[in-house]
Amino acid sequence: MIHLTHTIAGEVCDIFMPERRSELAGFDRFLAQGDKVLGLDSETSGLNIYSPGYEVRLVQIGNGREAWVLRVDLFADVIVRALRQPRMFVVHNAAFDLQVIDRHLGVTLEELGPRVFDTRIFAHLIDPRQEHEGGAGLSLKPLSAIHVDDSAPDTQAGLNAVFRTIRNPETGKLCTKDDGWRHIPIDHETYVRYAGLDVILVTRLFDELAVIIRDLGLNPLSKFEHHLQVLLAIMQRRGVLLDVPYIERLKAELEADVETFAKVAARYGVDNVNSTAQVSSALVAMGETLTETTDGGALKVDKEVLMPLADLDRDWERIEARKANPLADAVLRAKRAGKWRESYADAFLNLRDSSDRLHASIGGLQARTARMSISRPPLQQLPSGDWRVRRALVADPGQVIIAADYAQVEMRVLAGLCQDPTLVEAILSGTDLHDFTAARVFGEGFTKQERKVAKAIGFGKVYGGGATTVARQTGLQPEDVRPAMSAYDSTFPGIKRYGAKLQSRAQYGKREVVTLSGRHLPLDRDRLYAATNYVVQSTSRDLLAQAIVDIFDAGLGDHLLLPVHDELVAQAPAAEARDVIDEIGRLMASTFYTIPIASEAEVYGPSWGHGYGAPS
DNA sequence: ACTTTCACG
DNA sequence: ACGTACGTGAAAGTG
Repeated sequence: MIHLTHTIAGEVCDIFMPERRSELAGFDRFLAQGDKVLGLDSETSGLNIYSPGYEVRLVQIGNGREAWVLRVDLFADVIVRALRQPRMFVVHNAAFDLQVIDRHLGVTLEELGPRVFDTRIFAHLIDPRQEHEGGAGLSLKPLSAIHVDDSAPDTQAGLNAVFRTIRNPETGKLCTKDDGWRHIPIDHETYVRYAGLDVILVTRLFDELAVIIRDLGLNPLSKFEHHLQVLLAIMQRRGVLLDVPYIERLKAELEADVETFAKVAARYGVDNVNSTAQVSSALVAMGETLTETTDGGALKVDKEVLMPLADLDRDWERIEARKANPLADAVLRAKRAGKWRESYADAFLNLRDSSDRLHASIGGLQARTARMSISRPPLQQLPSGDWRVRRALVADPGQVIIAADYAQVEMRVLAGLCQDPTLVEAILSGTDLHDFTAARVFGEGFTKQERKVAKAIGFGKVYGGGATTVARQTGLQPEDVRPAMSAYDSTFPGIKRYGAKLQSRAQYGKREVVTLSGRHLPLDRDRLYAATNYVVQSTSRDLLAQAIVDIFDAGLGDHLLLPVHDELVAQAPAAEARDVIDEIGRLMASTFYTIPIASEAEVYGPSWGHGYGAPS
């Protein structure tokens, strides 16, 4: 038995790590003492739960002053028995550990998920901001420092330091935060100590945060978010099937593109297209004038700058406005192909499981506005103007990809919230909103270009933008956009008034806005104008979240694959695909303060790319 | 570690 | 008084 002690908030805590069965009596006594909620954590070989060779090494169970660090290689049965006891557990970022335990110990999400409190959810509901945004942060260390003991060690950072002293037997090199988890000796004192501390800290954090949540009246929202996390974890566990032979071909195609265009760039003295310094100086040497600068003061050579130099519009079509700069063109094409290969094709292949499924991590309660995000790989950010990357994700055999997305959900949510009579009437009348706006702003005989401006202003208003950004979006001058923006304000005065109301409340009360769901959204002192956007974005997210819960309640959860902000991607057997997606679309639809929130349902075909023009 | 860029809604 | 585009994840270069 390894026995360590550590003082947390002035109390001496015990960390026990049994090494043989005869040493488990103390653990049995610990379980029998009747704590209502126990801390739970696991230590694994890495982040990619579903990759081949992945293992869970330790499971820790404890309370506020005692931790039991259990080796999975010796005591898996004991751990499973403890987890199956009818009691609650508290985990920090439970979606991760629950999937580890489901996949590698066989205690399912369905069994354990409903019995878990997640301190990360509590923390997000209290203050969703990361540390660098001026918030409390969402990881265990900063939260424990605030609520439990500011001298408690940063167990993640502390272990990273230890990893750098340990040699990876496969490569012979010193470990990093990526491979240290796999190679650190399982009885290394720091590893055992920090493993134990994490459950002690999470239990104490729970005691503190649960009271705050209750006092803020957030118990119902917390319950909803906990339920949602389990459903999203079920989606992640299912994953999405990959078409591996297709990805290999795509990868080769993209590599060939990179090579071709890198060669062209090299002719102009740029031997690395990703070096902004090389690109900008070569362009200047060719006689181009670069005016925009980055925050760091360097000459800007991003897509927005390079496209006009290459005489290309946003759809990569020739504008015929000037002689295309061949270097700008080559850099754009080489970088795009390189990004698609690295971030998508390679990522798909590297992150898949042994059955060629991709289990991207779904963060259910992520952004400041609670928006969801998907990482490893970022499936919410695949190119949408070209089908080739999305074509890599396919439905299971015999099934097809289906999807339903909300139509103009943010404008509709804004209309419901601000109740501007003209905006409400426009939406209820069923005419195209941007047509309606263009007619009001420019007159009935508006042009196509004017409709585009009207649309850009609508977006600009939701985001809190001004004439400069709308001008940049539309390619017009700010002075040409300004009159249209005033006309927009006179047409929909309620939008501006609603924003002003939110801002003045935030200015004279607590610097935050509170949504209908009770979510507290803190505002930055010098960006109060973001209030409208936060409420709109957050409320739209809550609508999608509710839809996911409703779809599971209706028994259709097994079809869902991914949430994409205003859209749900799913799959169903070909014969019933139409019915399934229509029903999902109906479950997504709702009425929000008299405003219909409708969705459009579509059957894509064998791959996700088939919704974006992939040939059958 | 920070900056720059680029992919999405 | 005025105006401010919102929210993400990830790779590569740079120092």
